[in-house]
Amino acid sequence: MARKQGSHSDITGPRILDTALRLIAQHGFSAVSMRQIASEVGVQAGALYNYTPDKQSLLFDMMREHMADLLGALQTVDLQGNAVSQLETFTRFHIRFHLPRPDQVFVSYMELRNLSPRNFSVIERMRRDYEDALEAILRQGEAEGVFAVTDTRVATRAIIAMLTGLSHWYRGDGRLDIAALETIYWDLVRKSVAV
Amino acid sequence: MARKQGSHSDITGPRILDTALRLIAQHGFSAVSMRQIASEVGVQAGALYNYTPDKQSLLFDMMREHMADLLGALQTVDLQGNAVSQLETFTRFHIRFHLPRPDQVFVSYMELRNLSPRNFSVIERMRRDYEDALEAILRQGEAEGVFAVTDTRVATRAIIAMLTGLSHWYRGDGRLDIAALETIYWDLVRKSVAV
DNA sequence: TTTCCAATTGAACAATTGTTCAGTTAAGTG
DNA sequence: CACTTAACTGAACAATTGTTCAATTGGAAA
Repeated sequence: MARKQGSHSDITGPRILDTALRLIAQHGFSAVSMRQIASEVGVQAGALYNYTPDKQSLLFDMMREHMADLLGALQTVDLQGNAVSQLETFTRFHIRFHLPRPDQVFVSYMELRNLSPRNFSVIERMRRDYEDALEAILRQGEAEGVFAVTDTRVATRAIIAMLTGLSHWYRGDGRLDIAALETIYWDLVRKSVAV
Repeated sequence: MARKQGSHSDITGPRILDTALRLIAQHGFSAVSMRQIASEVGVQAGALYNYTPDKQSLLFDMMREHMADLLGALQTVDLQGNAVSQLETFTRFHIRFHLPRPDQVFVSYMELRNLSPRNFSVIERMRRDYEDALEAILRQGEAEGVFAVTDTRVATRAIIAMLTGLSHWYRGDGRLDIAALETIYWDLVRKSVAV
């Protein structure tokens, strides 16, 4: 047997990335084998290499895609107006973007050390770009006199850590829905940097 | 060759745990082999099994030890007085305890999914105990009327995520020392839950 | 229907994995 | 000193790892 009925790269390609993402989020990059991924996709391990040059690229591709999606989505939100409303927009955007993507968030956080140095620096740069967007808001708020933080860079990371932490324990069937969580976190963020 | 000069379980035992901790923090549990650990300790792989029944126990032991240290240290701090000063004590304690232990923090966060279900529930319970200590402070502050949080449980996790996030990027040679960071974070935490 | 290429198999590769254990040597005890 | 036990070696085990590739088959275009 060789080519299977109904097989098509437009189907198999995305399925490989999806399956790899789910398995790596669940067990970790090194704990997941190419054969395990192939098995869940329904092909032999060798078939994966029509879609990725190696396992490392598989990890890198999903992390880069996630970060590109994040930065792209951030571009589309309207960050106008005063610093307070910008910070609210950013906070709600972060939660709304991350909560439906628990696996991507998990992998992008936990598997950084499994990236090759070259790939790591690419992802790190994208993360840095995202942080800079928030930092710009905080700086503007300080200029406006509506925010008071001792150290803008530290506050930036603190807020992002707080917001991303939500993704690590949120489950869709919990007692609080996304809208409620947005409000709770916005309340915490808003006050944390207030004058 | 068999037993080596100067060999002693009081030395080799801790060295195995230390080495395993460092390597696992660096590369991840599944990416580190027993032979790699043994090699850095300076023994053969078989010798590790005089100190641990298997690789899983190695991971579990270091995580349990870390959490036990954390809960033990928390017991020793004086959490008296009003809620605000208790929260400050907790915040500074958390930073002061975690910053000098980056590897333990990293492993205890990243490797939860590599614990067996039985071991996971043990660690999870200890984490829960730690969270409960902070939650109690927040509840007391609400009773005193000095804190205002929409949801105490969520605020607890948000604060811990924010504080632990610091451990993920802090490097001893940075521009800010521990005392400065304590102050910055205490400022953020204090305001985030303020009325 | 014939032709061509895209998609996949299945076997093979050398290297590495966690773990066990009989054998060997050093440390400690009397 | 003799003796016991603690500590470790080194080889072995079967299983699994990422990756390659000639062979094979289905889908699509002519």
